[in-house]
Amino acid sequence: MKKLTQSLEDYIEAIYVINLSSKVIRVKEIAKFLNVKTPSVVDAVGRLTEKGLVIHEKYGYLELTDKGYKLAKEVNDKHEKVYKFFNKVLGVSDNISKKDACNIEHYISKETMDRMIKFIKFVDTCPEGYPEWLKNFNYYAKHGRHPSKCTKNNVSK
Amino acid sequence: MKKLTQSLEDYIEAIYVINLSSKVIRVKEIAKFLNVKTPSVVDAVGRLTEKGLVIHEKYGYLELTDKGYKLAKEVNDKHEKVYKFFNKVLGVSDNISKKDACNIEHYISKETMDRMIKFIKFVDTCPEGYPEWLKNFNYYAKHGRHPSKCTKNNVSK
DNA sequence: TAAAATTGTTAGATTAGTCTAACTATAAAC
DNA sequence: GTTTATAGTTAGACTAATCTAACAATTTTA
Repeated sequence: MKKLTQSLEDYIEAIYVINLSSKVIRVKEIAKFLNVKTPSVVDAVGRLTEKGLVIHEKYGYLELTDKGYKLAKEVNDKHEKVYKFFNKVLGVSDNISKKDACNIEHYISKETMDRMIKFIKFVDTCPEGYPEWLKNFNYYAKHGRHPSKCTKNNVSK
Repeated sequence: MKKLTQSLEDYIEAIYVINLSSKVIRVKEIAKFLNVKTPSVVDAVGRLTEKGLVIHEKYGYLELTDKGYKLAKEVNDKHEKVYKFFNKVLGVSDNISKKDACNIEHYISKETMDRMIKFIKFVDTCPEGYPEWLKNFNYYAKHGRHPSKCTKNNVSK
């Protein structure tokens, strides 16, 4: 199966996300979610239907096929991981992390994704808790210089 | 001035990069660089010319205007930083770092870019040299677990 | 249950980006 | 200095993604 375009990935992810909080999916909700007009949604849904990713009863509800669900989940997982990496590791603000994750999720290769995920896990499972070096990075980002001593494991409190 | 599209950013960056190693820029070289056909280049160059970013003598050479040069350099700098972050910090392979940087450079916001740059600098200027924690991350990425002791600053050799 | 409101669809236009094929200008080689 | 090769351009087609405006189906409500 050919890769989806960025746009179609956005649509299928939107359907997935909407479906998390409501059992019923409508053209209008997708339009609202993605800030587009309904004809654009109808168009996109048509293309997703052709690919066997979505079932759409005319004038009725939409649902993801199994294949569509799987794909949508993959896209959304990527999104979540990139968001988390930007926000929790790099310390980017919530809004911008979301926005950037949303944009770049379509373009990150498996290998890079894999390293990001490992990085997040590396931080989350650090034996010393929130890692000293990450505290140091936040200090560095704020003050433009390393904290006075960082050759020893100096916990400040 | 309106932001360039991804595609136009690629074209203007290509011109900039080609220009680094050769004084003369031709339609054909751009086409080769970006893996597109010459009519696509002509088309794109036309749009860049309209925006006052490029000067193109018909059937002749191309050059960047001052404005074009400035913009192209910004795009390329972003590219370089993202590449370096993926490659040097995350440890992504050379090829994939390049490919991913090339794709996502168009979508990263200033804030995220800023944090990435700071992260690279944080690593590069670490008082202990190549940071212990980054060694630990590489170990973690390879073996799936943290090295046996990392609560002390244990230099292994 | 008929009118009104909401939601969904279709048709047609527009922009961007790409291509192939045909053509034209310039440069190189003889 | 013609011919030939190379490089650049134009025309026309195609795909994807969006929109507005007009229309159709469904649902709500009075």
